[in-house]
Amino acid sequence: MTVRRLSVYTRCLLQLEEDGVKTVSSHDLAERFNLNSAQVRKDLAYFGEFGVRGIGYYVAGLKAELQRILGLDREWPVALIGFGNLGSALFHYKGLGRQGFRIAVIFDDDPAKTNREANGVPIFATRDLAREVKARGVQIAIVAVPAEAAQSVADQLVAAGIKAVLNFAPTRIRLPRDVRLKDVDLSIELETLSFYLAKGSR
Amino acid sequence: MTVRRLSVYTRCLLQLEEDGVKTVSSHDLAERFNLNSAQVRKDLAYFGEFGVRGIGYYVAGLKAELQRILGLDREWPVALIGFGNLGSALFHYKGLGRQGFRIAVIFDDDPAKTNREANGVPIFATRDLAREVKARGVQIAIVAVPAEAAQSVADQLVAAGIKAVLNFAPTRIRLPRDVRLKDVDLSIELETLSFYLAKGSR
DNA sequence: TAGATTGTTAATCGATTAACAATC
DNA sequence: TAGATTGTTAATCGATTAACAATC
Repeated sequence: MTVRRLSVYTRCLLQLEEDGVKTVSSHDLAERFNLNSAQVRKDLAYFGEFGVRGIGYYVAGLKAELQRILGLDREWPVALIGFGNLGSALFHYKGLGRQGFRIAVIFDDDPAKTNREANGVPIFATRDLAREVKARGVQIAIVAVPAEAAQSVADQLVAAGIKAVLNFAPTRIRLPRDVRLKDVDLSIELETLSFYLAKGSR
Repeated sequence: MTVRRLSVYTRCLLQLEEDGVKTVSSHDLAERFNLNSAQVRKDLAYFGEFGVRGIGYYVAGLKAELQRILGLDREWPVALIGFGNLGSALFHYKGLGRQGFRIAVIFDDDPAKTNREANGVPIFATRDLAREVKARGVQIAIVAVPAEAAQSVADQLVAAGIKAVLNFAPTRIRLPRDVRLKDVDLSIELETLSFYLAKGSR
């Protein structure tokens, strides 16, 4: 929960830095996101004393601290599994690269797509997954395969030593407890919206 | 928060019904999702008395109730704005249709894509947005345009009477308070993952 | 010094869980 | 009736907010 907020703060600090703002108070930050200033201070203080009493937080310094905490002070090679519609969309999506996530290798089972490159990124058959993931020291994988294939892909990822999975397949996948899993489920997002619309007309 | 859980329960009930299970207890449901059975009962009781003491919940009946509460007892026409990589991926995504969401109209500004149909769904130029959205009584929109175009699209959607927006553009958009907004931000999802990986090695 | 703002403690609030009478 | 399970109240827990001494 706090981690999500750290991400949001970081993005805001990037913007402030661009705008040439040197310092920012917890009140300023809180206002931007409808949060309480005590909440902001507590979030930040949890990781260390980053502020200066009477002044606030130095934008550049705080940004660097938060990026370090979020692991954004380095580049993360990412494996993309599934290069269909969704996979290509994610691959071309600009948002990812900005914070240091770099798709380093792609896997797909369609022979027409494999053994070539997309913008310099090699595309392999899924059978090569373990070899290529290990060779590149990839720890994060994005799963964008059909639901039927998701669990099998997940098992192979675990066997290859992957430590975190962002899952777009519309199905539950089971992973060992020490592998982080994040599901992106479009239906759930839409259902929260339709709930409120339906409620309005009840 | 509860709404998300209702979605999850509903999906589980669909599965149970397929499997021929007639009744389910709060304990059964709780176990499946690492929740507390009191939590499940409270979530459900909030909307009415759906259970039977000594028995549990009738799967078919509870499913129908939850679908009604979530607004899934009807079809929702959805407008998709942006038919690039991401837009096409979403369009072909099987998950959406299953719960009654149907992409009824697509908008894009590339003349090569407009004034034709994709699987029977018409594609219009964005300038026709208000007209076509109103004609179809569409209340939900999925925004899959580049960040630069997102706010302008959002404004047009509001003007056309849209009541809920699922935003994939990697930027904040501002909407009137009575329009529901849900952001799907890939970077934030990845950052929560890299946070835990970085923490592990700290 | 006076004003501003932090970090942190104590108070509040809301959400989760335990417990149990009601009842199928 | 005995066993099971609900709906709900009371207890617990955790997260948010208010307040303020510390201090720039």
